[in-house]
Amino acid sequence: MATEIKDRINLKEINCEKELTLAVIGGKWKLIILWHLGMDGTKRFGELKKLIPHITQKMLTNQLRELEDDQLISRKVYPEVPPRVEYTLTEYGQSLMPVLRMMYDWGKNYGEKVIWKDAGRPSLI
Amino acid sequence: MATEIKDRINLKEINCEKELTLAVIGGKWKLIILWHLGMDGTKRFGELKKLIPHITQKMLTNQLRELEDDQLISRKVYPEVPPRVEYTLTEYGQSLMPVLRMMYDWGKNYGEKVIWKDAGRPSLI
DNA sequence: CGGCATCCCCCGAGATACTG
DNA sequence: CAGTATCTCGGGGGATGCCG
Repeated sequence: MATEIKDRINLKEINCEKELTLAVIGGKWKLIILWHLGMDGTKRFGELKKLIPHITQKMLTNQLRELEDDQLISRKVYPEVPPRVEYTLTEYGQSLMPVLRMMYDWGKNYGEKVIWKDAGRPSLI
Repeated sequence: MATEIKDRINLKEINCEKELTLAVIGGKWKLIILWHLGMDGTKRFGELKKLIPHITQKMLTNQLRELEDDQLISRKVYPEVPPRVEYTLTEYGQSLMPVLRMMYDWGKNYGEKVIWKDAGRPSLI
């Protein structure tokens, strides 16, 4: 493994177990990445880029690396030209899906009732 | 309400409903604050400060204000000398508890199996 | 195609001091 | 007791350009 998880997460600053979860999904783009991989299965780098239009290449790479270091996704490189790289949820990643689904449900209800009560805000994943 | 939620959360940067949830619990100290209020009920400012030793007064105030703006907790001021202020979960805050519990369970298992496999890391909430 | 290397900016968050 | 008011700094994250 390239990076030890402990290098990224300062364990002394973790107060409770929930914060571990937060540390692991808390990146700016990690939720959508995990979601796409969880709902649609394996994806190539470029496919993810198309699915998440606003992300930059650097950040996509960055977030994928961290998720890989945290053992939530696995990275498979095919030695071809041009190169092909595929990302898939690991078992740990899959075990996160129920948590994400709860966050989805809560956020959806909260959004409708608190944030965009009248105005409406369509087309979220 | 002092601050509109929309002022804090840039809605254009929200890609999916889950990120709303993340935006609302993502502060550095919000999980523990919510957890204490959820498990133990109403708490005074000073009580929370004692329960969370490493937090600074400024950050405790800050995080409590944001949680209040997001309607997850309510703030009750008693006009006495010296002043007394109590914080309690709102219904929205309570509805978050199952989500936190899932995060707790996932983080606990993940920590044991991935992070501190052998070394051991006791005494988390 | 799928990256990595730089430069740069903003703001989350700590430290410290003061107040009704 | 329960806060405000400043100052400061590190790093998350954007933009851009080069590479195998």
